[in-house]
Amino acid sequence: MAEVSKVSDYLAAAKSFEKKWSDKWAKENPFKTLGPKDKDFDSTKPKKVILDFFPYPSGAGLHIGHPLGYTATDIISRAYRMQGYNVLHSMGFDSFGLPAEQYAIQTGRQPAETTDENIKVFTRQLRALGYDHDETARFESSKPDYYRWTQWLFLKFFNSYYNRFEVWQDKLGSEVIGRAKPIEDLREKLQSGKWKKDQFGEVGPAGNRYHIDVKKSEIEDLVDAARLAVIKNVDVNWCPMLGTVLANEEVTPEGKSERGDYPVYKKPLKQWVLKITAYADRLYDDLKLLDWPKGVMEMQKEWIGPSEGALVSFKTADGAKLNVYTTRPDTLPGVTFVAVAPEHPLAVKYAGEAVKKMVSLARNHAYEDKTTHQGIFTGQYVTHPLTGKKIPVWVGDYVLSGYGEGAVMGVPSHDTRDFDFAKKYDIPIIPVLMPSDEWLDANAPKGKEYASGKDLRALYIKDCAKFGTAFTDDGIMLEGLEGAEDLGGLDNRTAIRKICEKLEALGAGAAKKTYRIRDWLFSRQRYWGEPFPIVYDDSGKAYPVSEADLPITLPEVTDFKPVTSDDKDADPVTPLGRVTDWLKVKGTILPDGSVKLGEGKDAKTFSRDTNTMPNWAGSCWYYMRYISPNYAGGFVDEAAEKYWSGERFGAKGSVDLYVGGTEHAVLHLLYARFWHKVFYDLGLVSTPEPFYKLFNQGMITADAYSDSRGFYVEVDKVEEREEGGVRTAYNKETGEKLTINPGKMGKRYKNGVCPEDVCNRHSVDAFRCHMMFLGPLEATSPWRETTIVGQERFIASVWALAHRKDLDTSDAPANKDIERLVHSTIKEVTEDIKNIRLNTGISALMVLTNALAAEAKPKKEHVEILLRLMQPYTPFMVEEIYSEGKNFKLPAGVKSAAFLAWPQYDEEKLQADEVTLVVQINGKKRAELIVPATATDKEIEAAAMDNETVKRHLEGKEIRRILHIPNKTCKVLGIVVG
RNA sequence: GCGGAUAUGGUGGAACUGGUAGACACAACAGACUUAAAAUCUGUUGGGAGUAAUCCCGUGUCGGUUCGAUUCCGACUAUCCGCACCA
Repeated sequence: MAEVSKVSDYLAAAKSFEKKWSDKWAKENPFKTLGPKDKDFDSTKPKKVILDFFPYPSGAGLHIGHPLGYTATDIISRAYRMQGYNVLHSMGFDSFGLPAEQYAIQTGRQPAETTDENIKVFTRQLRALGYDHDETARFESSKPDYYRWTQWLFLKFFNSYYNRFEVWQDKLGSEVIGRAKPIEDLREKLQSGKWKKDQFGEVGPAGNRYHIDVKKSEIEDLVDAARLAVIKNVDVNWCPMLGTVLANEEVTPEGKSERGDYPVYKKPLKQWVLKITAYADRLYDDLKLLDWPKGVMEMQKEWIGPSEGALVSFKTADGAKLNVYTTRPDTLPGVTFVAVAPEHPLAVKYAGEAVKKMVSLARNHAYEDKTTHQGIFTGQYVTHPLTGKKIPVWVGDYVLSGYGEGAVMGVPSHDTRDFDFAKKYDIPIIPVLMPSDEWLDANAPKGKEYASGKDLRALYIKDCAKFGTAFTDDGIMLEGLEGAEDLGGLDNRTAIRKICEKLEALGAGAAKKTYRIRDWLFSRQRYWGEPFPIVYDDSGKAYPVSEADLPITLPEVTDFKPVTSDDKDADPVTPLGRVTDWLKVKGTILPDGSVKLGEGKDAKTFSRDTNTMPNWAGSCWYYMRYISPNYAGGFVDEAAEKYWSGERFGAKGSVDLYVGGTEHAVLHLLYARFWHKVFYDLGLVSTPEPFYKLFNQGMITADAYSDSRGFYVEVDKVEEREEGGVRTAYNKETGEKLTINPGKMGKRYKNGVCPEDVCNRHSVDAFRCHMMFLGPLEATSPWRETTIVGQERFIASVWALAHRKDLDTSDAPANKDIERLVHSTIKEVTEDIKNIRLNTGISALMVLTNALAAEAKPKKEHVEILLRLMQPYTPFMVEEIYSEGKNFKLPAGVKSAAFLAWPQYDEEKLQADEVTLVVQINGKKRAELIVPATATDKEIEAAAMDNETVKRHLEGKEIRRILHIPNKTCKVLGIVVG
């Protein structure tokens, strides 16, 4: 054997050429994304936009989860490029936000400084892994060149409102109800009287419901309130330990901050809010346009949480209205109390002190036991809209203030919570619906009276409380219900409709759709974020800064720390509020209502907004910036956006493939969809959705090792051995036997894996293949470095194969079996790229490699096909082989192996002369023989019947049926006997 | 409680629309080369019976549909993830 060790030869070579190529690629940027304005751009080619989640550059550098997804997208984009697509695959950095700021605080340095440093490390690591990113698109969301456009886009929200009455045709030809429009459009509608108010103060097209004239003096207030970005007094999630408020999405179910796990308190504050609720229906419905994992779709649907129901008004003693929201208006005749949330004005007014403790409990998510409800009677009564009866008003801690109207109608007979509450406080229980017989049987109390054969229905009507719980399913309306005498015998779904009609006629309610999603709290009291492009005059009125003044740069300060405390009653203080020389600014109001900053003859003094935007802001539109990363004329170059969004193909989403973990299922993915839809409505982007296909990569788990005291031991201090077939771990230093704990990777488990180190030990190409070979990309797979030797051997075999001096370059016809394998491999690898099954793609390449290596004289053209198929997986090795110019050379005009043409397979060559025939008798495989591929059904049957084993199994049996079963790889004959 | 996902050899995993279960790889074992080891190459490797041909069992559990089920249906178990008083 000429080579002493294929693997060590290859590794020695890889060490130098991998560095050489990554340096060269970084310098020459061969993967620059071009657009319609560039002269070398071929806009007739189809496009693929492949996107990775926007990484936050942490101080720890890349962790193992990053290269899992990034390598997959890199392989896919390299393959599509070879297949003749224009490919956009870039990576910038999400560098603003809480984590970056926390890191700076912990290291006692400036966030701008630490962020720069971290990005240098990330960039180095990304380059080392050979990714085909555009070097000019490594923008950072914390740089003014970028956030200038984040601020510009924010102003679009500020200068728009949602016209929920507009019906329009979108680019897909679908009818859409509701659209964001310039705020000027609303002002005009109100000034001209085309829009009026309704009794609730809501505005809409003049007609029956909207008939109240809008006074001139009201117009500006209505306009301001209608903006998609608005300053509102809202109940916020205040986290004093972080010194900031948080979005609902950033608070865990336990009432802690997602980041840091600090307590979060409810507090009313004036804050920026983006009206995501206006888009609730479209965000929900348009999920059906997308190719997303089912789980993420379900999570978004649950988060949006639409529910169909009705608003019902009860009259209070002083003639005011107490509104409740219900999904079951059919049960209205069974209302025996009304419960309001502890924060409800009525509760505060009539239950005073007693309610305070309850309020603080409710606000702070501090229920110990969710099953025992506390209630306080307010002493007040309201009038039932159907029966006119007096209904007591209670304060109930189980009523949520933020949902619906913060008040519910109590129907103990048909709601379990109301039932428990009524039992506890001795409130009457009136049945409305007749349950099914099964339910009655199952829930009937024990005792003679309720024995089988008794009339349970009559007993239920007599005293439904005896049945121990509420009947919450659909049922039939009882006869003779007070206020609903005409509905007896109807199914309750019909009754819902009739009752809604009745309520509307009485002016005591109407059908209404409610959502669980709340408006998006958009300000943070932190330093490291985008400043708002907003200034205030002396009266506190907000003005947008003129576009020419953007960006509003974040002032450089020495003391950027938030004011944190463990006092939940502390008020938020913004770090920017301390920057006294920045706070006040001169400016002039322009005709369009914006403020041009700077001295001038009519200049007045304004004060700046001292909040910053949340870290989600930058990631809401970064995928657009990749299209034209350095474009100064707008957030995206319009012509380039049209091409890359796939508008001409009727694309539903701009990004063709988006790969990342599930951690952003509702946060980023919902926010970005919302922004995109607003921009779509305003004509700024060409597709209704940002991300057409979403793919969730799995998690990589790892074993952690703990000693007898329960302390974790660093992985590199551990040695694993095989003892009697059992994996056993020892501490290399002390020799102590350790416990193996499978689970998540993390600092605290001391089992993190640094991708860079693995690459240094095994080569980047082997690391890339190893990541992909762990299992299907979507699955959770355990990390094990030892098995990477399989990839090293595989790549080294290809390397050796490509360097053989005896490759067959003649025109002699190839061995048919090898030729067939070559073509089936092309097919398999191509399909695996399309279906994101990169693990089986590697298997196929291994099979071909093994077969070629076993040939006495492999054909050069076959090795070349193998190399081209491997380029996406092992770009370094393939680039090196082609650049050596020995066996393989790049064609003229092709600068890199990444731009070689993808091999095509020939359907004819996939056919074999002889195929396996599998004979099944009653579905069981009984024989396997070889028959000519051209054999007719008759010949196949004859061959099968001639087989000894088959004969034996058929002996004395009657053949009932013969089946020729289609199969891709062999022929299957099914014989059914009786 | 509700929703989603997963379950296949010693291990990671293949098997596309119901048709050869275990591709590919790791580990293990045996052999070749070597003074020896490593590396490399060759072979074996789901369990069981049999000299063999061959046969039986086998894809979390129980049942169903079918000539035939890892795949479809029903019930259940375990694990992971998300949501959880939303009226």
